Amino acid sequence: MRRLRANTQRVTITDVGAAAGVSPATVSRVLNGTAKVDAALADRVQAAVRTLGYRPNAAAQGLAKGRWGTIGVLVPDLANPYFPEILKAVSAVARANGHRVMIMESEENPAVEPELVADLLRSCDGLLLCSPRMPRDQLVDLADRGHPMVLVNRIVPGLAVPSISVDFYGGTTLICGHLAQLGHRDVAYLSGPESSWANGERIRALEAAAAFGLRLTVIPCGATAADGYTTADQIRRTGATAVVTYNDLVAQGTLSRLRELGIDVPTDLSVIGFDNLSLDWTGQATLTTVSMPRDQLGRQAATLLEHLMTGTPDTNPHLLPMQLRTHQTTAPPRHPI
Amino acid sequence: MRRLRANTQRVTITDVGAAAGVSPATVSRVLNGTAKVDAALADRVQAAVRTLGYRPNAAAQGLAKGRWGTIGVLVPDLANPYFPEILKAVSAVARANGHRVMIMESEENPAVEPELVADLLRSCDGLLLCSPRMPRDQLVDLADRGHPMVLVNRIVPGLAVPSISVDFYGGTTLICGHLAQLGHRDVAYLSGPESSWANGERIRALEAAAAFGLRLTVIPCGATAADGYTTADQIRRTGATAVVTYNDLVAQGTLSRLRELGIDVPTDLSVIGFDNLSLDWTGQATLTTVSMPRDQLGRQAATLLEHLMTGTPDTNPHLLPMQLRTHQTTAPPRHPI
DNA sequence: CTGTTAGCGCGTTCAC
DNA sequence: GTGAACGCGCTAACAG
Repeated sequence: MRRLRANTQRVTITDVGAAAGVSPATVSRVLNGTAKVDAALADRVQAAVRTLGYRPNAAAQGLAKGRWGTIGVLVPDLANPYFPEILKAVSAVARANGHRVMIMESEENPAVEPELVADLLRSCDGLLLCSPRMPRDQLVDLADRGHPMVLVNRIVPGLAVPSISVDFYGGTTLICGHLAQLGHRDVAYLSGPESSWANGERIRALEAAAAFGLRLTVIPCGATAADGYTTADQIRRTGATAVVTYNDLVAQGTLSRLRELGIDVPTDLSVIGFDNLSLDWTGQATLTTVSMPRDQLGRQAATLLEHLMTGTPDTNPHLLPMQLRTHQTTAPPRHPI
Repeated sequence: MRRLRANTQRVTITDVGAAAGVSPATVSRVLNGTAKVDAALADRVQAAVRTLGYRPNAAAQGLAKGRWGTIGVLVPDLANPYFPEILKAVSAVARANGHRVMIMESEENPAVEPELVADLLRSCDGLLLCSPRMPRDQLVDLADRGHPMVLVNRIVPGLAVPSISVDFYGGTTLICGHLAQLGHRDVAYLSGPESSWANGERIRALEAAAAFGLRLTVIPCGATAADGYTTADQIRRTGATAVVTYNDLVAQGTLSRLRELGIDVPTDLSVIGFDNLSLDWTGQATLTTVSMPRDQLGRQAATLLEHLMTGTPDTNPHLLPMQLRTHQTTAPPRHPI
């Protein structure tokens, strides 16, 4: 046999077979429990595996089995404190099921999502799409091609793909109720990414709250603390007595700028966040917000994917409830009506 | 040809070749730019690729080339706010070099690290080991087997492996200088994981500060806010007027408990963190700490690995400087000597 | 410049 | 129960 190129693999299944005095096929059988093997042989194989430090080559295995043993995860922003906990849960579930995890981030740029997804599909058995902003058509297209995938924090009506999300609508309704009961009538919403489904849900709920007498002004903003900081200046002229932000990061930025502007929270203005990102350990969890069960979200999402990949799809959309966390940034308006 | 099992791959290089009326080899050549190909043929290939939506199978490519196009990253805890930013930077660099990123976490359990590393090596071209607590021997062993890897936040003397770390020693010295100048003489250190090299560096520097008259008490603690919370009770009886924590998370937990105990910071006790995890956007970045350039750390680490994999190793240990961030948790001791 | 051929390491069918 | 042979999809050497 010619040795054309540098052999990247240190020890192969053939080496193990040779060392144990059996054929490669038998080694494979022992390692995968595919068929009954004589106990004595099996022992010799195990010994050889240990001695040589043999590890099956994942690429070769993948090629032969048509499976990679890997799941892919796409997130918009790794640095968003929103995701690490989710990834942690996903990682744990995946590992428990014998899967490795490949992670990519779109850097909040929806345009690159298709490319990243395609790239993930080249080496993954299934996909976890977190908050994808991809147009509905493309998602449908992906699903049609039969790629196992689970949608996280996006529900696409009429698409038979397992989906799980936090109940943003319900969470926003909790916020509205809280504000209404405090006596607020005019609220501003610092809106997140336009194309985000989760942002749309928040807005839907805020608009529905008109029934309770809440007047709404939507201010395009963004998803980061910096966005919240720069947009804060526009709040005052809306006449709002309370401001709801896309998430807690935006709220933090807003609070920071409000302080600079000399606007007191909550006396002059109530501020309410979204996601419960604030550290409870600061001993000063000041921001009123709604909490999101991130750990659960990650765990259940990964579980849905594992089920899907073993042929037990569950395409019912799952909705995780949020909870109101009342703290020091909300109070009755200065001049309640 | 027999079709033994379900064909997982929708469209192969052979399909593309057939559609374009060329051999698979030519398709490969066009896609990889391996050799000159007639322009007309190349166009037909490109067209076929687009039409069929062809994507090379990563496993097959990896097997044939002996490369996976993937780098592996091992971190102790994904949920630690310390890592997301690092991962983000790593991910960006890797992608820019045409590599995918596989991430595993040891859940702060050093015992599983070898297993995880072995698992990563089955499908990665190179490894980024973040804060590995692995015994020196095992690291040496890994290195000896010729696996490309870079050590992040751990320097192993005498090991010719590219390494990059924050200058914990220098950062701690900054802290000591700050405390000494404020007039502190007795400091307690809430220690991180025993086996952590970074923790050892902090202690080394704290001990060296004895030369400036600082008396040190080391209290075993941990790396989380919860650890800081439970350990805070032990500070008082050391007689320390200032406490240095393993990181900002621990500091937050400590602050929270101190407040409950009625110990005022910084009047009764100065508290100083490590890592600059506090969000600057809270508008109340109260914790005095030293900052760590996480983005730079991730970027340079990934770059070192890319260089290593292309055969340009740089085994000089790199040390990134920290900077003192003075805020509201440090002040002169109540009874300066 | 292009098609044919072999082999990457493994799982698996088929004979023994 | 076990080994030999083949193919997964792709790239690299070879021949034309």
